[in-house]
Amino acid sequence: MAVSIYDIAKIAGVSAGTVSKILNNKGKYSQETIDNIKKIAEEQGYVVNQTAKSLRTAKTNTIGILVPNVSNDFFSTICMDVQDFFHEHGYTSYLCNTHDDLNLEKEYLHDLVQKKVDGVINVAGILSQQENMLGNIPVVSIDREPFDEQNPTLITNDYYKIVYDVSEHLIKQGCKKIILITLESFNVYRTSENGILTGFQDALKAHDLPYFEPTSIFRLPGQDKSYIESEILISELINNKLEFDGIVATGDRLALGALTALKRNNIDIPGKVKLAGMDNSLYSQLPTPSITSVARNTTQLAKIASECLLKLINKEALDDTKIIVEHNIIERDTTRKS
Amino acid sequence: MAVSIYDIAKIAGVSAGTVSKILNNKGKYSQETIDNIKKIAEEQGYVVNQTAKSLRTAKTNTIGILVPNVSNDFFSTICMDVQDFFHEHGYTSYLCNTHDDLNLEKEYLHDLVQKKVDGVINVAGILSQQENMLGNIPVVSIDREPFDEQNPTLITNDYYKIVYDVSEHLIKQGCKKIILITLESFNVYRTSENGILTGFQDALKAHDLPYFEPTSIFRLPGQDKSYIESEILISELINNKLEFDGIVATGDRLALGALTALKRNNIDIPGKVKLAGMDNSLYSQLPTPSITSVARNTTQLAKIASECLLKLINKEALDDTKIIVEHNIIERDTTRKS
DNA sequence: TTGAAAGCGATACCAC
DNA sequence: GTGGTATCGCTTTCAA
Repeated sequence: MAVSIYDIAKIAGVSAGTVSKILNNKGKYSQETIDNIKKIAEEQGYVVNQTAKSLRTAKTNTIGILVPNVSNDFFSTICMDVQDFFHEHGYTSYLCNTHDDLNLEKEYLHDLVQKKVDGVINVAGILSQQENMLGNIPVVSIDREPFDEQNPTLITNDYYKIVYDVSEHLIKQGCKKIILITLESFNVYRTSENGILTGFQDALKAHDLPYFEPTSIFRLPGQDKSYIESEILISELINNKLEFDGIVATGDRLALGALTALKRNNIDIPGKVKLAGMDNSLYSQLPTPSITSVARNTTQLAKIASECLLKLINKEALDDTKIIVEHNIIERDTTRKS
Repeated sequence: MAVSIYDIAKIAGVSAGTVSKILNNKGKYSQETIDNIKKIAEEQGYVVNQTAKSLRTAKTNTIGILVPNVSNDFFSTICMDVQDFFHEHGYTSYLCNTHDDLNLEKEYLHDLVQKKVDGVINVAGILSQQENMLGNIPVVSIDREPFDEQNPTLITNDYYKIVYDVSEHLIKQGCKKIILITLESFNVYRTSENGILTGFQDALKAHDLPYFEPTSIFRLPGQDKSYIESEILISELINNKLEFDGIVATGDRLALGALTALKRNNIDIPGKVKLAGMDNSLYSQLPTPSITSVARNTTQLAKIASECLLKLINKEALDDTKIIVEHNIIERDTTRKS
């Protein structure tokens, strides 16, 4: 058995309460006893038992992080940053991979409630309003629908503006017939489809370019690997002789699939067709030609979300319930002016 | 305040002990009371308080996962798999990013001890034998030096064989003068440098190829981004007219840097120089030409390590203290026969 | 089949 | 400055 404050108290000939307060730097004690207690604690290799402390104080100094899966670049960076932030503030972080599965998500939430986490960072929620499983545990969402009315805090990017900006970028590089590729699931998880579509349309409109419903926008099911679906789509478009000179993809994998199809058909990039993705991941950085993409500033997303959650944990009020993080277009080979 | 077993007991007119045992499916009770208790618990939205339970039972149902940083592909997949495995067995996982920093690592270990985790998966340890901070908490290491004598369990790949196999692969594809690029840190964290060097040398020897000390092996400091160091190195070798027709890199990033240098110097790949990396990450999959690499089977590493740790937690004995997971060479463009 | 009570390790209030 | 004691929510032994 590990040594407890009682053991220390016994050795020092004082009470447990004294030990507790001294080790927590509370109360007024003679320097002598303070030194003595600390020395004994050190010698005995004492470490607090957090389960006991938490039971008593109703504070665990833990948070939960919900992501679909950490193996994905975007989520893993956020996990790391959030975890780093909270470690600096004395918290340990539980990692939960929900795999976009509602049942799993519920199990994890249940776990976290049992474990009495002080707060939750949600980068995965599909549960949303259905049930309030978390009681009054504060939640901050990143890039996803907020959980419920009690926890509306959301840190995200402006999808409307991202798509608008990317589309406009292509237009400025000379594109006249642009198509948009996106995922159906985008809608489910982020309720941002609306912004995406209007962002695209508005950009075309602003530059007097035609928009053909339905042949300008393609929603992929996203059931298989998205880049494969995308590659197939673009291949078919080419076979069907659909004319286009620009592709906006709402994800780097989608963009990569498109790139593969274009290359396979020996279509000159960026000469004949220009292409842009989103997320600024390795999928856009590594291919040849490299793919223009949008950096969503995950560091900021994670930092701001963490700060917000910490405030909520400390019962501080937040100024805003929704915070938008800026994005940057990272220009690469696929949209160089031709 | 959340509802406790006492609240339920009061409502049902029974004792707390009864409620406890029924909710844990222990003891013998009349079906009537069982149903009643469960119904009330359900109605009241009861959830166990794990801090209390853990305090009493000295079991937290949590584990800690130590990695240098989850934002790295290799580690994030392992994290996910380990976490998934333990979730299925009723455990929640703490994520700790040590950033290869000894002090951070100590802080995390200290945290985990305080939080009374039942076990630890170590994919990060540089602490090794120095101090036994974890007491008798079981540890299983993946691809890293085991923590200490008490916890020797290690799941890893056979680096000697990996390098031997890759080198031999290049030889079979026609290479006659092969160089090896590796990182100095490889040695520190994995104590496998020896295996790497002899694997390389033995492969050359087995095929009667010359080995030139020191011009066949290059150790990079790995202080900057490793692919940049590697790119610089290869560029210099080319400038210095060092002749070679094959490169074995002990990491995909190193290989990518080499690839970049070769391409920049318009050297035909795989015609004039062949190249292979390690880890089978996006860094080898996405570039053009794609880079031959070695899949280290992270799924197996994670699975076996998790199973071992679970056994140790349950006080079961392990058959082996060191388990080697098979690797596979993934042949890609950079080593096609020319 | 059920209840009473002790105890896990810490905190905190109140008394001296 | 320091000690005594109740308490956090749960499990577990023993008795009834």
